Amino acid sequence: MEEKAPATIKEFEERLIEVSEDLPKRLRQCADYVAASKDRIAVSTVAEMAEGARVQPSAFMRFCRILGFSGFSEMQRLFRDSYAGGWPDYSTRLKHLREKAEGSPSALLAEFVDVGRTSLENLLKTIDPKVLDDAVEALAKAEMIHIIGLRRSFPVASYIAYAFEKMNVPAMLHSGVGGLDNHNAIRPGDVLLAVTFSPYSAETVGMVEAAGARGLSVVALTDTIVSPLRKFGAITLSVSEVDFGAFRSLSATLCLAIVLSVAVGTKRSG
Amino acid sequence: MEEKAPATIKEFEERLIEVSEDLPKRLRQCADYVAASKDRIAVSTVAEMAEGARVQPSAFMRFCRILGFSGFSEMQRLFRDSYAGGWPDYSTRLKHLREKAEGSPSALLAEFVDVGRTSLENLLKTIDPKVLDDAVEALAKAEMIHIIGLRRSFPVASYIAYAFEKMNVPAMLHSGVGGLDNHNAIRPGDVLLAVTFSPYSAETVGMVEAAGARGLSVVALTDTIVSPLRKFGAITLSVSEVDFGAFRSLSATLCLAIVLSVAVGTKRSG
DNA sequence: AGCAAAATAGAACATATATTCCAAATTTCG
DNA sequence: CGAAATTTGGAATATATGTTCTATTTTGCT
Repeated sequence: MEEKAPATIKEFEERLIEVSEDLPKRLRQCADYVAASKDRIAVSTVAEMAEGARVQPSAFMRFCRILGFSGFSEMQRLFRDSYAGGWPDYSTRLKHLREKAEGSPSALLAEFVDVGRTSLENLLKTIDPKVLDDAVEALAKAEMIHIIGLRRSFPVASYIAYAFEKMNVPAMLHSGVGGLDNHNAIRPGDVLLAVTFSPYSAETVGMVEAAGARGLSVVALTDTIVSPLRKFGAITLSVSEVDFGAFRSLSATLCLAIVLSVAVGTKRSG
Repeated sequence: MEEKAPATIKEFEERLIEVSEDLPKRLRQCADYVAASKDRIAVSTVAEMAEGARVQPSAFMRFCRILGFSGFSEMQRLFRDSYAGGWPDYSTRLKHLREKAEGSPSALLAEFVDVGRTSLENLLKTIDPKVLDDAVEALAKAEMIHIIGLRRSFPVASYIAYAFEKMNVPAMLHSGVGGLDNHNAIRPGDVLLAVTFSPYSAETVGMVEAAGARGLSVVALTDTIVSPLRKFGAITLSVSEVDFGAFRSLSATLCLAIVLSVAVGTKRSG
């Protein structure tokens, strides 16, 4: 190996980027895995790293040399040594960031991370397993799933649409592009999955009402239990998200969206 | 061995305190050293730990057993697994859940909540405040912000677009609806904000390349540091998120997106 | 002080882990 | 299409590391 070994984590990263431009398949897998989980290097064996990268240990070995190390051990030493002092645990780091970096983007990040975490925690506490089951059941039986979610809910709706697509679940995203709302596409046997939050958008509510009137099942992803969607007989999954300023961290909502998607997807194919 | 091994760091600490009351000299040294540098356990050999405690390896060995472990290896495993909040192998755990279908939706939910929480925690650790500042700075100075993010990244892109809109930041979401890609809308003084993940979509990469070639600033929200966007000189914010197959828990990514939006929004109006 | 019990050091042994090597598969290039 | 070069998988080997054993020392007790 021509190059000499990186002496710091920074050098390591630079070398990793520099090298990973053109790399054969297996070695690329190594590069990707390492990039994604550098922190595992210090505490893993080659075998474990190789498994993580879905590669033979010998391949991972070769990868270490390309980076300039004599072998895995030498590379690992770099990470073990610089581990010194250890990573402060989450709570201290958070506090530190908040105090020290007041007003800076990093401080904001600390706040939002914290908000997101508590939201997720709450989600687990507030979701009723029975209702979740019902929702999955209903969606799994649908001929076709119609998804609606506008404005702030649109990211969630589009995520669900993407996931369904990937899992071959017939679904249609009603985005309202061009002011068209293809109400007619909704047919008996279909199910409507509506996502909406606090200033509940009229289109969404209208769509739920229409679907309810025609006797279709409706699954609603919304905040609080007093959401207007409830009165139309929808299966209502409520997520209470911690607000920070005017901005809603969608962590919990998106988490629930993924769960719904995956659960429905597997139930259908199983 | 009367007692059985501690299963968590907390249990470990309790046991350590409980035991260290009356201990022969050498073993006391072990206890003291371990108490002072628990974090070294994960990345050291018995020999190193023994040396640190000024004790023979065999003595340290005995110490491990007194704590209830079968040996040093078992004790080390505890620390290695829980290291850095430990990214246990979520992808395989989730795959099992999915395959066995034994996972009720609630079980899935619990997993994803956990995944989301660690992702967020990790985000806080890996984001470089300097780079975040640079990104905010660049975006705040832009005449107009062009946002691109397709497929799995689309929810994130659309969320950012929504937030900018709400904060009166001039921004344009390039969604590629109808196969149109309004390259010509991008003008000098504008900034491109690109969001893309692992199977990096060609359109996004192309757009970044074009913008870079014209000398425009580019901010990239991507995974791992080896993302192809890096080579075009983009300010790269990398988020490592657990994903398997089509499913990426976007918690961390969205969190970062909100932070960016809010920081840019306030900087502009301030 | 003298004896028994406990503790210790260090070497011997066992095991886990890294590393190397080479034949087979794949890709590249003429 | 075929030869050369590269890349890969897997078994073989070397090394580092954990673990156990026992003679020796220290401690505690009467």
